[in-house]
Amino acid sequence: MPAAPRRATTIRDVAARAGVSPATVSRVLTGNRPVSPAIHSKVQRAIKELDYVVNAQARALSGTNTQTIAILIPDVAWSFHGQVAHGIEQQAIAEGRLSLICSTLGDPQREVALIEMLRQRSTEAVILVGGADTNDEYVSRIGRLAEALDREGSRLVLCGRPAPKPGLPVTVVDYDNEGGAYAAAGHLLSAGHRRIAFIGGTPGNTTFDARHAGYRRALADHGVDADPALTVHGPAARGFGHEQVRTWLAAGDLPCTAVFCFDDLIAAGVIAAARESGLKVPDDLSVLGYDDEPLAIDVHPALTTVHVPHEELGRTAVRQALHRDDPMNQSRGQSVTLGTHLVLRQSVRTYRRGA
Amino acid sequence: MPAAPRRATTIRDVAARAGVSPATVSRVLTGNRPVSPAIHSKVQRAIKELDYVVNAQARALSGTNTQTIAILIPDVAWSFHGQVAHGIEQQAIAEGRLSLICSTLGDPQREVALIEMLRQRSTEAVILVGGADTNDEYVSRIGRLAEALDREGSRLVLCGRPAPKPGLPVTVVDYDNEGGAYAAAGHLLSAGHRRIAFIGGTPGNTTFDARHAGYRRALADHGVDADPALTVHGPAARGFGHEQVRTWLAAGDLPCTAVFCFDDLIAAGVIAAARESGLKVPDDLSVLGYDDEPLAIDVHPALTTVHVPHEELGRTAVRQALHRDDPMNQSRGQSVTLGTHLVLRQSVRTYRRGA
DNA sequence: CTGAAAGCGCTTACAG
DNA sequence: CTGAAAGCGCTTACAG
Repeated sequence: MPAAPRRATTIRDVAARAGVSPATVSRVLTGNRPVSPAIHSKVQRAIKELDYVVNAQARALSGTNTQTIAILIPDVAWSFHGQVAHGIEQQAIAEGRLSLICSTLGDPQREVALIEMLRQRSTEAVILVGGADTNDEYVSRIGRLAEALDREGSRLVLCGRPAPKPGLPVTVVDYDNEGGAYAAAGHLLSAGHRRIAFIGGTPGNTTFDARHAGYRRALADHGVDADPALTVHGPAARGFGHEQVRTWLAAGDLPCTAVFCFDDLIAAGVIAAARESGLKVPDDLSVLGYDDEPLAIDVHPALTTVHVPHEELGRTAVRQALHRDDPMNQSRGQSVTLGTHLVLRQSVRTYRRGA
Repeated sequence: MPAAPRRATTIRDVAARAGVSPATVSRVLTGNRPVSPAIHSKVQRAIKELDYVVNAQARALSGTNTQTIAILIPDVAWSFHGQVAHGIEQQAIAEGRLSLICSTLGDPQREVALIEMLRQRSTEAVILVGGADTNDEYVSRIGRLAEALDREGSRLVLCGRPAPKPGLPVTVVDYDNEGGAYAAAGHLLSAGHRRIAFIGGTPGNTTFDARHAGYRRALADHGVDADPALTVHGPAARGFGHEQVRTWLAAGDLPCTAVFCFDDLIAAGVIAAARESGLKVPDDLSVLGYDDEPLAIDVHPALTTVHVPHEELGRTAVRQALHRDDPMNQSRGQSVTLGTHLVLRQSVRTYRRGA
């Protein structure tokens, strides 16, 4: 048996079968030019019979928009990004676009390589999800990519981080990280806590910087000095929260009555370690998270945390990317910031006033 | 200000700048033909200076492999699929491929539409992740798509479901759903449980059918009659598990001493509802999950569940898709089934033997 | 090792 | 409304 030809059906095959020219088939396909009903149905039938699909490469090459939006997220297996991606997809469908997700796996090298591959594919917009580093090299690299995409008629969208520097051709859709942290820390302070640790995150990361700034502002507004020893940097991972509690206990006693965790994953680790050590949450230790991931209601006690509008972030990112110049668009040309809010559950203890 | 030209840099621009022919630039780009060192570096410099990236459409059109693997998952925001996708990405990177994820949002219509779009893009392989329906219409549609992709030199890979029917040009990478369920139900039976409910899932879905079959086989092997009233169908959602416990309690008492949940999400709902109702897990009710999602260690008590090798499933899917004909490949041309195993934690109570 | 030319599968002015 | 032709940006035999 000879090897199969491995040749896909082309527009010429369809044209031959329908007895028309390739140009006419193309007109039926795009639907943007009048075709007589009789020929139209003949062509449609030929397409069905041959199970023909247009070659998107060829189509894109001859000048048509690819109608594709790319989403870059650090890790698909991470709920935060998955939810934002979900919002992006919903809106992409509503706008008739195909959306593709790629993981950077947290590697800036890979992120750049992926953006290059997406440039090659003439993607309509590239959406970068999540916080980022603020070091000069990365910022200037992002700047160059933004300009290259702009030059080629595409658009770089930053979703969940501020613009790295002013004047760049980027679309920004962010959420109020600092405000959420301010409200959350304020809640702990109002509940009577004075020794509040902040654990997780890395300075220089936009998300850490904003959340930690909100924490410090709340302390300052309540006249509490921030003890530097109570801020502990670390990865945004469950294991880190777990380990930190063990470290504190191994060193003697807890240095705080409440822990403000950089995110819910860390908070889950803190709660698990507390239970294993015989500490009661919130009686012996109050725990606060950030992100309001699905997990927050399944840990015990349920986690008080800051809600981030994940899906709305994604939907807005697509809308802004596609309609940034629409006269109808309220927030035309501006960067958009969505609100965050505190969700009260059971992981924070209230001390009596003045106690 | 006139509109920017919006024209991307092409190989001709690079050629002109380097003072060579486009063919030579192409040779530098692909690297598959000798080029003199001097010219090579001149071209490289021109590429850098112009910030040039090849047009993937044009490249694909002239016959080169797209080096792209597409992953179709029901929902990015769902941990199970995210983890499998993660494994796929790892292996895709190792194989030098670009992997793209698309969500079907659980809509078979959309799944087919996406596969069509991927056919258009000459994707090297299309990986379908997760269980599926077994109705005739869907099966024959998948069959047609498999054949179309095969004809075009691509490959359909089913990851986490069996082949819908024999003789199809598909690559199958599945996990032992039935065996895992058999072991899990056997564990409950050995622990002394006799009234074991099975909740969640839908008949006709490959995943449900396999898990429920394992459950029934274990009951039969232990000489326990399966009470049909103890099997309750429903969505694979946390809310369903929660609701089912409330329904049982509202109707009087629990009809069982243990609940085998179709997946961990349902189990999380059952545990939450039990706690709200003042029932102790596992003393008053034993709960068993399936999938071993990250969540399983954060619910309280930690969930006894069946581990699914999510990432390994993904890695294997890519390996099989790309090397299915390699003489070196051990499982060449065969469908692969990965093992599952029970993970014992704290949500199952052991009754005294004979009690 | 290098260049001129053909061709990949489409779309879209350009004629009719 | 329809067809013949040019062109999109590459790659790769084909000559040299």
